[in-house]
Amino acid sequence: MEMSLKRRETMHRLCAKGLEIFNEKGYYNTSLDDILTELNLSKGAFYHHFKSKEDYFISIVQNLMVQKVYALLVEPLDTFENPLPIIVESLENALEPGRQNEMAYGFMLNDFLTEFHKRNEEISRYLKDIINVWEVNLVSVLKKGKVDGHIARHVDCEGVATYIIASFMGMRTLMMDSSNRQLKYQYIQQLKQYFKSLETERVLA
Amino acid sequence: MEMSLKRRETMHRLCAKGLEIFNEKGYYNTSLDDILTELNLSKGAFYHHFKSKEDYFISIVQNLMVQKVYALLVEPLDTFENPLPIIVESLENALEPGRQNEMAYGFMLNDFLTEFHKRNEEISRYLKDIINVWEVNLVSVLKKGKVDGHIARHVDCEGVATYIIASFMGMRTLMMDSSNRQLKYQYIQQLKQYFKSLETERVLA
DNA sequence: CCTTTAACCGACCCACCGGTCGGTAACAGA
DNA sequence: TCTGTTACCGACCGGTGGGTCGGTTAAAGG
Repeated sequence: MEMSLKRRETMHRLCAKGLEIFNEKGYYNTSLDDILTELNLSKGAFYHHFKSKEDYFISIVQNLMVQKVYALLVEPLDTFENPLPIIVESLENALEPGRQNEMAYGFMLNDFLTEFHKRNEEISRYLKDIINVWEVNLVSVLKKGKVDGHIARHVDCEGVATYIIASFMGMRTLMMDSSNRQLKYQYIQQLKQYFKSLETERVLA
Repeated sequence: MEMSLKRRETMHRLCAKGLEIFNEKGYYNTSLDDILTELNLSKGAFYHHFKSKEDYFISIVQNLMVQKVYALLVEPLDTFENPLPIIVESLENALEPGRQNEMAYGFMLNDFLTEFHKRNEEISRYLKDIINVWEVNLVSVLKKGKVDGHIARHVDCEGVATYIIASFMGMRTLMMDSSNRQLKYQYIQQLKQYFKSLETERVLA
């Protein structure tokens, strides 16, 4: 039962454009026709491929968002160096607009999580799963950093991961409008400041 | 042109219940009838007091949200002590559920800001104003702390304020469901850790 | 070719919701 | 007691948007 090429292509076009517009205007504020018009497709075409708007969005989450978050925030962590600068770099990079896509994939998570919170339990779960994957990987790389002597022994890795994620998510709310250059700089600076307090103390000569 | 007592009372009942339900289910996901049914009021009554749903929400923001945020996050800062523990305490307190009201007023801001972002410019502005007041007060108390010798001279107060607000906001996204006890604890611990790195270095004996 | 099935079209349905409007009840002041 | 005003009622309107369905086109397979 191979999916035909045509089918795959149309579904992918729908998902890609859907992510773009949902990200711009929000899920509930975007009608299917908003998306279909831009693709010159009809309601009929849509419901031939997806069984509902919800099903459609879940496809987007699983096919596009997961990969993007993974590529931007999880894979960069896979290194043997000191994890703290690596984490800073990955966050800095994730905040950079228009890198190859012009969407801030880390931010979307915050927006969508808030939007679906208490409105759609199922979609919320899928989104939370993504955060969980990120968190687990952060914790693991932090623990490795502890073993390798980059991070002080007293540090609570789970707590640090939570704090990193929270501050990153929260930046979205603040960066919503304009002047994001300054905000991003402030954020990265303070993050580094915070990370300094997690480092193993320099041994006195 | 005094507003009659009856009028004030009904308007206040509407605002209070509105805040409660909007906070629970979101603005766009709550119909006026959802609120009116609970108060045994009619559409007619509503439009006798407010000119639109938007106008109504703005009333809620200005009459209720502003005060609450002020009381929870701004007023506690007004002290002559070391500001850092004061800030921690205010955030800890703001995260405490069911203190006298069972709504986390700090959190609402994050939710509503996200919800109105790109959907209603005017309401977004009112909400951002609240954040701004908070930020300005944070910066001011941090600067005072610097003068008083509690905070190291190299610290960028604006950056710190941004970082505090971001992490606080972001906690909402993570605390959405269950297990908030643990998360709150982790957050406060890491915040303290971060603050330690802002303190004036202990003078060597 | 002819048949079958996948891809797609778009008119239509209906529930929901913000907002309107012509009323009624109650109360205050004269 | 009469009158005007304030508070409130609830049927109704109209736009919106998810989802349906009876089609048509086009490609694939025999």
